[in-house]
Amino acid sequence: MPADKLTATFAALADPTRRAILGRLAKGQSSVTELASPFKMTMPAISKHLKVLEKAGLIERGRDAQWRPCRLKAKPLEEAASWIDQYRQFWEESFDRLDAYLQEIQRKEADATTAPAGETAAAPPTDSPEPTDAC
Amino acid sequence: MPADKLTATFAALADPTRRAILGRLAKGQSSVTELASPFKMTMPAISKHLKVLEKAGLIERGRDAQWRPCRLKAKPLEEAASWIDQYRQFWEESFDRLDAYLQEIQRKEADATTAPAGETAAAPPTDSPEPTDAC
DNA sequence: TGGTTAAATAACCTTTTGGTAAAGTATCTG
DNA sequence: CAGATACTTTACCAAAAGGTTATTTAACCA
Repeated sequence: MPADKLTATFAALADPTRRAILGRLAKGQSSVTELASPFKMTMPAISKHLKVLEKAGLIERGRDAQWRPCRLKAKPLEEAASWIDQYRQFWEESFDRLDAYLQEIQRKEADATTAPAGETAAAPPTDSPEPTDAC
Repeated sequence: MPADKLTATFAALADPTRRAILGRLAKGQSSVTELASPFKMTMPAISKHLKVLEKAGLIERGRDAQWRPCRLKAKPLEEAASWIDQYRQFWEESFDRLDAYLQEIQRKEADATTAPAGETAAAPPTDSPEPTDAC
């Protein structure tokens, strides 16, 4: 039971069975038995997966006689998507080269300010020393 | 050690410490000691987190004397982002209402074909009965 | 050489996770 | 009412995750 939503969302997605269940629910709501049918695991196992998805807010369960129809609730995926999107620049083409270039520049400037030329001494290979608390 | 990349990526992201480490690395490469400094946990714990990130392909570790500078490798996030993006339509505004409308239509049509009026009998509340193997 | 720093590894512990089988709970059906 | 159907809940288990302390490895420094 992870405290923050982002952790719960990513944890829920970190299982192929649960991702497949979401994939199925994207085509429309479904009963638990039907959700379980593609897998070679028992109903209680599926029930647990559904509970994980429900706690993460990724599905909602209704009641219809003996059935508990599940519906997709994709809202938490929005937050996950925007978290990941922070890093888009880092995977988009040419960035690796640009990054390498910028870091090379930065290293040279650091060398120039701490010592006019050559290696100075033992120092950790760091570009920005301030610690972060952001996630 | 999850088999598929997507599972490894989401599992790696399902921890606030690891997400914070990635956040730090987005500002530039860093030594392990420095990465550990914002947290109240021991170095071996950080070492383990870094191993998880490395196995997921989210960081790369170099060598510089005693230091093992870590660099961000965001490529796996691309795959994660596009997986999530499949569901964008489900969280974007108005979709819930549109979905509700479409499913209402569908329900009425089903009722119309199986029985001219009223509830027919016990039948699972399903919109599309074919099981899926997609993730 | 010996000491210090950076980091990984080993051994260990506790909690969580993912699965099972078996029993319990509703709800429909005959 | 007595089944049957659709789940859920309750133990229970093995393995993985997340943390610790203590030890080891490697490189620098005096």
